[in-house]
Amino acid sequence: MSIRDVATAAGVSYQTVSRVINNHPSVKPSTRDRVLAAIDELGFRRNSTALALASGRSRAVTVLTSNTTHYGYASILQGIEETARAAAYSVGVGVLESTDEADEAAIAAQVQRAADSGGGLIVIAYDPAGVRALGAVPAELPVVGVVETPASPPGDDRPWVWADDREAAYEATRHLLSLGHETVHYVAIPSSTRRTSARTTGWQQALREAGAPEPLPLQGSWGPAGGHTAGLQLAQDTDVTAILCGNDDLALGVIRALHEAGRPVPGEVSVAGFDDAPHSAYLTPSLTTVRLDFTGLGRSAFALLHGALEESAQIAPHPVSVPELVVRESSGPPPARG
Amino acid sequence: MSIRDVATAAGVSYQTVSRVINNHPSVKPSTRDRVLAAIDELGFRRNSTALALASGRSRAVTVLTSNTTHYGYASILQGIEETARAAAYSVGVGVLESTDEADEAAIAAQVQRAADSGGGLIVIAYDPAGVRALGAVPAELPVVGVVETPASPPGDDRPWVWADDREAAYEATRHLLSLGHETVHYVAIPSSTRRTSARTTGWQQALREAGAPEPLPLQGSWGPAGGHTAGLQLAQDTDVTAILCGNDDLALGVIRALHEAGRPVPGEVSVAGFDDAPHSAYLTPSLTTVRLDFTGLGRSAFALLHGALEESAQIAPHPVSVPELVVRESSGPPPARG
DNA sequence: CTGAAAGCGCTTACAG
DNA sequence: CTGAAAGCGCTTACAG
Repeated sequence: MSIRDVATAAGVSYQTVSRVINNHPSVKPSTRDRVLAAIDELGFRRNSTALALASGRSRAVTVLTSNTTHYGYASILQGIEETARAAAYSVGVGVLESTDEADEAAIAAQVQRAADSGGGLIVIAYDPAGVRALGAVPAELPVVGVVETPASPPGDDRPWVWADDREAAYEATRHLLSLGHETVHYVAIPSSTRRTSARTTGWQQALREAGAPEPLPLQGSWGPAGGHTAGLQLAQDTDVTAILCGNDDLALGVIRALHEAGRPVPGEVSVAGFDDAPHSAYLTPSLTTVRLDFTGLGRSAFALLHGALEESAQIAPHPVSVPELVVRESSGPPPARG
Repeated sequence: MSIRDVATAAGVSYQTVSRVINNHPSVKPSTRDRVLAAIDELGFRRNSTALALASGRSRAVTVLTSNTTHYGYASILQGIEETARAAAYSVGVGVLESTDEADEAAIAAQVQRAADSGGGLIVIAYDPAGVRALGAVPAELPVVGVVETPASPPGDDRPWVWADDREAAYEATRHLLSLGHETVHYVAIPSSTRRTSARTTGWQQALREAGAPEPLPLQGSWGPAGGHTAGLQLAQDTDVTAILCGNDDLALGVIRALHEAGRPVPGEVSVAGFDDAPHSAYLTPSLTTVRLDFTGLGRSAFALLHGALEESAQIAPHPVSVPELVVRESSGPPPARG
């Protein structure tokens, strides 16, 4: 079942069939109708592999990401898939195993694989593996990075997309300070341990402006286990009354640790997270957190890539989705001084 | 940069280059070395699109799934990607929007898209949208379904993969009964509302064997919101002392609802979930649940598909991963009778 | 062991 | 408006 079969059935040459399926203007309406009828009758579907080979354009996007079981990552992927589908693009995924020491070779191999499969690339670069992958992309390959707020405004040649998580961390920290806490501690997601990390920067800025003590950030992992470890440590220090966490899972682990240490939330310690995962509103206590529009980020990332890949597609401006602080039960005033 | 450039550089015909990159035996070692050297020097990488078109095999798998932000779905995808990568397959994803009334046309379109992209197909069919997609796959397309435990053992021609969730539901229910509860209520995930649903069946079987009353299952959604609604309803009935939920998110919503209704868990009501999501161990109370090996399921699904796609790959037997009951704080004996 | 031909299903100029 | 040619980068028989 090829273009030639359709041509035979319609009594035209196969080039004419090609014109019809490509909406080429110069085809006599009656001819077009005959061809369309034949396509319909035979159930013809154009072979996308041949299309890609002949045209050099593949209408494909590969998403490179770490562990997709994290809510934010999965939501971004969902947003990309949704927009990509609407644009008739196929979406592939490559997982960057986030081993403790991210394997350079494995990351390079994943980037290569993505390049081989043609089309464009979107890299979710919230973590070290993603950041390295983004750095390993060859110059000629169209790529969009989903990143933390950059330290300095990137040039227009930097196809990046981000939520303003520096501002978000700033707001969340100010919220906790406004409740009367002397300072706010921070349990970081992996990439945030660098001084340039957006969330860390926003948190520090809020502390500095308030003249509050600036404790060192604690290193967390991505999951609740890391939060639990950090939480047990922070629970030892009775001066700690407010903790901001790099994501909701971390916050969950911290709250659990505080519970085990006999320090009630928010009675003795306030905790806030990042992401607003679906379950965060249903925890007890429900979690104060910052809602990030991950799906929107995914959509923006694809739109930007689409613009780079096809002239006809409009090039979106640097899209910045606005995070929103959601105050729930896990944050409150500090305990009365003893 | 093509096979011809390599041929020129190595001083051979391009067919010989083809033989070398395909590990064809009949190539003189010295020739092979020259070709390999040229490949290395030029940084040649074989064009996978041309390979697919010429050979008719695409080394690609498309995963059709509903909302990938759910832990189980994302884990299955992760397992597939891992094994697929090892086999040098690319993995594509298509999301089945799980609107209230799953749109037949949209589902059919996604199946078509997957078919067009060549290679094989894996459908995650835990929910109505997935089940329909699996049913809409044309006979000639190689497909593997990740499904709930089938009602009756399928023939070997049914390329299905599942965890034994009927048995798992049975065990979880028995656990709750063994603690002294008179009966166990069930909050179902969407697909489980059919009489044939594996989890529902396992739950009912345990009740029947124990001679316990068999309440009607409650309809939940996939997320905590559905659990919350169901939980508020169940909280009204003080006879309810044990609730099994179709997944951990549902359980989380139920626990929250019970909390709001002033019915402590596990003091007055015991709750158990399904999945063992990463955060479930860190909830307060930590969640009794059934751990399902989703990643393993994904791996098995790909192995089965790989076997169907390539004769050389070994065909795995029907792989059944064994779920494991994890008892934590959310389940305990019923309150003493008044 | 290696080369020359035909073809996978399309598109892109080139003719008319 | 429509057809005939060449080619995308490979593989698969067919020759020798």
